[in-house]
Amino acid sequence: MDKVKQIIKDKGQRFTSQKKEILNVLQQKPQTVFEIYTAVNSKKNHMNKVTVYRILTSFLELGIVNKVQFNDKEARFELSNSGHHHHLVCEVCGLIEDIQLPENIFLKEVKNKTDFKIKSHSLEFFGICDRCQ
Amino acid sequence: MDKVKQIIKDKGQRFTSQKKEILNVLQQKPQTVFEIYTAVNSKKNHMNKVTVYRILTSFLELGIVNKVQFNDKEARFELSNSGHHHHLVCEVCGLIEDIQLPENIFLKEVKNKTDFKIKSHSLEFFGICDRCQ
DNA sequence: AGTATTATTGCAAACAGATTGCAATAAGTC
DNA sequence: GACTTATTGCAATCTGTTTGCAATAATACT
Ligand SMILES: [Mn+2]
Ligand SMILES: [Mn+2]
Ligand SMILES: [Zn+2]
Ligand SMILES: [Zn+2]
Repeated sequence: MDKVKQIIKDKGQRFTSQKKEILNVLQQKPQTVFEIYTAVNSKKNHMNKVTVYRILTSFLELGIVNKVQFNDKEARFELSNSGHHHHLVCEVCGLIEDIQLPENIFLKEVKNKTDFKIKSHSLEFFGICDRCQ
Repeated sequence: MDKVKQIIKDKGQRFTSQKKEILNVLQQKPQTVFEIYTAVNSKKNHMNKVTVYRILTSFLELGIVNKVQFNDKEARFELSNSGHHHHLVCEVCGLIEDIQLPENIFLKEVKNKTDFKIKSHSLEFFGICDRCQ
């Protein structure tokens, strides 16, 4: 949290109560704009949806959050402090689990097959979680 | 093409000139709704954008096309006759290349690490193509 | 070929998610 | 506490997608 605050202030931007609230909500799990908006407004204080969009866009530019896109569903935002990883998405209950993989197992394979210079990738799994089976 | 025609007629649906045109356009490469709309309208005959949406939705349900989502960009549609595969996307020129990988190299790894029953996955690579380097 | 049936199309309107302009507000500095 | 200016809230706008409905055209049947 203090680290995030520093990133914000280093850019001459302000650490507002709205930004604090959104950061708190994001601690839980990756969430859509709508979910974040709903969560911050469940409390007494009101926050405009436009503000949620603007803060998330700013966080994205500062590298504080990542945007994750699961197939055709709405994009989700998650704190980027946990580093690069992939996801398992339960198609029944919507649970999202992080997973870390030894990536060279397929990156090596890709290098063999193409001349593309790979910069990044996204790998997401869809299925049914333990509890929903 | 005749195979697609059969799929459509088997469902009691009609093989219209609009569907034919969209199928032709999709032969080239995976495209966004806007691109498809533009392509079919570049010729003399007009096709409404709503029609493009409706036909693509229908093709999706019939399994004639697949929807591919690259990060936060618009979804693209590609003919599904080539089977499951992944993509390399050039961040400079937008070129999309298909790539096939031996999937068990990472599916096995995932099974070891989680109780999720995996049904499907998406794996897309982003980088710079041969020509753009 | 002509007629009947009904899926499909085009057009206008509605909808949903995201963005923008601007005046009022409040975070940070002195 | 006063000053500067990034940020917020609100209304309006924009962009992508969906829906209702009457007109059209693909198919099946005489
Ligand atoms: Mn995650
Ligand atoms: Mn492809
Ligand atoms: Zn589940
Ligand atoms: Zn390229």
